[in-house]
Amino acid sequence: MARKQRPENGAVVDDAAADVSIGDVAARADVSVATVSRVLNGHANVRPATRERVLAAIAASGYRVNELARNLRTAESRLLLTMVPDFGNPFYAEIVRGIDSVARQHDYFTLLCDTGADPGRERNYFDLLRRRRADGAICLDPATAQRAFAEESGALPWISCCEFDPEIGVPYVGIDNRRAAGDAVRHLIARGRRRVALINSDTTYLYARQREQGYLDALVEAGIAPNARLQAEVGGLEYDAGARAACALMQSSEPPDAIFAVSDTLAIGVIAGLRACGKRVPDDVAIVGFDDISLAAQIDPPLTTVAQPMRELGETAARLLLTRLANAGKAVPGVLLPHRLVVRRSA
Amino acid sequence: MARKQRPENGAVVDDAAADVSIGDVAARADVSVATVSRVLNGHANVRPATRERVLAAIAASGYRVNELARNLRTAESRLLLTMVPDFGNPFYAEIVRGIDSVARQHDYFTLLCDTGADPGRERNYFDLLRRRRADGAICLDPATAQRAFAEESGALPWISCCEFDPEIGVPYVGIDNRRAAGDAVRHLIARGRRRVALINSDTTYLYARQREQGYLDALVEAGIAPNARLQAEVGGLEYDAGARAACALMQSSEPPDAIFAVSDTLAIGVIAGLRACGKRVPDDVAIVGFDDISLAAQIDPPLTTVAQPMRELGETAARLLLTRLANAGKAVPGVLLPHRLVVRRSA
DNA sequence: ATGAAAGCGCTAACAT
DNA sequence: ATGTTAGCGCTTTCAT
Repeated sequence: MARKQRPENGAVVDDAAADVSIGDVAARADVSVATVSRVLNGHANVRPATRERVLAAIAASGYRVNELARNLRTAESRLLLTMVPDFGNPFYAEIVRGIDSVARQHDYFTLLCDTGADPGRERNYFDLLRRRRADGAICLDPATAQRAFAEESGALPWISCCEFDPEIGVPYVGIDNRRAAGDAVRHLIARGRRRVALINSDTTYLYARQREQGYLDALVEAGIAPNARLQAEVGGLEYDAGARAACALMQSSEPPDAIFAVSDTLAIGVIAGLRACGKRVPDDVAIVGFDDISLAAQIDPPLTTVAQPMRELGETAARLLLTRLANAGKAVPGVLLPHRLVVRRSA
Repeated sequence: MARKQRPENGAVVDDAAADVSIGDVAARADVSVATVSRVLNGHANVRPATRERVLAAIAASGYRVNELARNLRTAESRLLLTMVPDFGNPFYAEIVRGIDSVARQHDYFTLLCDTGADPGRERNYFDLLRRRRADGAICLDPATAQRAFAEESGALPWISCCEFDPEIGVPYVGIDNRRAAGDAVRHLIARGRRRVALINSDTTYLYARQREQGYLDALVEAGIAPNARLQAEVGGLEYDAGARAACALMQSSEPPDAIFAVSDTLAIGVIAGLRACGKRVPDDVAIVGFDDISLAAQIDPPLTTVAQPMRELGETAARLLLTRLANAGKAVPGVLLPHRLVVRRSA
């Protein structure tokens, strides 16, 4: 049923847009639906006068294309699925921004799914591709989970971002985690620290294992024997996980004089935890984080950290996916982006 | 063209799901498409034996429903649009989580749009409803922008969340900002502070003006004359906006002995800025923030702040929208949720 | 309990 | 340059 929009107002549109279809516009402009479709989609073969007539009819009727119908007809949803383990984490937030910005430039929207790194939920989300709810996906979940998908969903159009295993044969974008972690720890050692601890996150993430390798590399390079009691693994990336781990580390008989945390959120928690046990940063313990989220520069002391190009990571992932979508057959390369050590006051 | 899934593997599905339609399943089960549709949608009138046959055909063919087609037919996208000014802000992130969790419970997905509080982009997003891309919307944008929409989109199904103007006649959920800000400032005054500064954000937000009112209320109640030089307005909510504003405030001839910042992100920046100019918190300047994001407890000193029930705010908004969608005609109430002052060490 | 058939609103192939 | 028409894959009357 038609209804007036703002009936008390002069600038009224005479039909409710809700009920106007392309056929109504065609009738009003006295052309066929095909012609209306042509002007809608900017095709060339329409006489200017006709185009004007159609445009006028669209404006007068308040017509809006029904994308539900268009999507069925063109067999695409124009939605990109983005699976993140925790989008409240500022690191992921910035990546998602990058993804979203290029998606939008190409008239796609982003379906953001917080999987909580739970393989069960991840699997359901992947099914969105098969049900045509999304055209492609970008996955930031643990490599272990990705490997499982790759086996059952290898043919589906998706991309790994940040967390990736080149072996599984899915296009990816990320950084060289091992080398980056090595850089962080080398910096600590160069500052004279010898008892360098590692606070790692969940090692179902490949990046966690790679950063551990980098940590070990730097130690060995410097002739320092790795000490298992200086390595902590915490479940997640929450601030207080870092705080607790730091406190625990300081209880030991030979506490560290430096800590490398595999994420800034963890490192920020570490600093809070250290303060709680009365330790000074960097005097007693030097800290290096990872990611360079915007908060890193604001805390006390400002955090030394490995900067990841988060925005570009997201943008690249989206571009990779879009090219994969455009040329279904063609192989898409894996790409590695550069990192950078940002030295502030915590180390 | 059909292709095999994991052709080297035993657990092969014989057709590529991509190409199987409901008709194929019907043929395979030797029933009509109507019957397949019935079992797909859990309708009652199907004989158990028939249902089994259909289920088997679905499993054998790897069929997945094409939601593009279903959506056109049922005339719904099952997508909820969520417009936030900045989803990287942890405050919004938690609200979005709340929205998403109830949306999902009701088989909706969330289309998250970062408007950057830009009215132009907001307007475009609203058009997604008219183009049937989304079934309803939740808007966290400035009240000024919302007022504009209300005029041209009053009939569309949408809800205000956090930021709302009861006058515009759109269902809303939020807190009593004026009273909450008053509580914050009263706390500062009770602690003996007299020169209380306000660091406010963009006053195109109604919440900003309401919190300013609450600030003024508390001052007047205590017999303190408001001082314009103690009130700063910054553009956004970024950490460093707070830092800059705090430094500026301290330059004045009569600097404040307390600062109320209208958001935690601002307050965290304020603390960083104060540290940069050599001021101690809370000794020289006491600080109260607003929101109680998870970071508030981690910084040094831990932040005293007004807690908003972010998760519930989001959940309620989604529920409101869903009921509005379910009963198109019926009016949906506005709801106010309780806030709480969380006293930590910064004030 | 099941099937036949009519569309949902659009795009695009095929006329003209 | 424009029109006619056949679907896209599904849900849902309406028959039986």
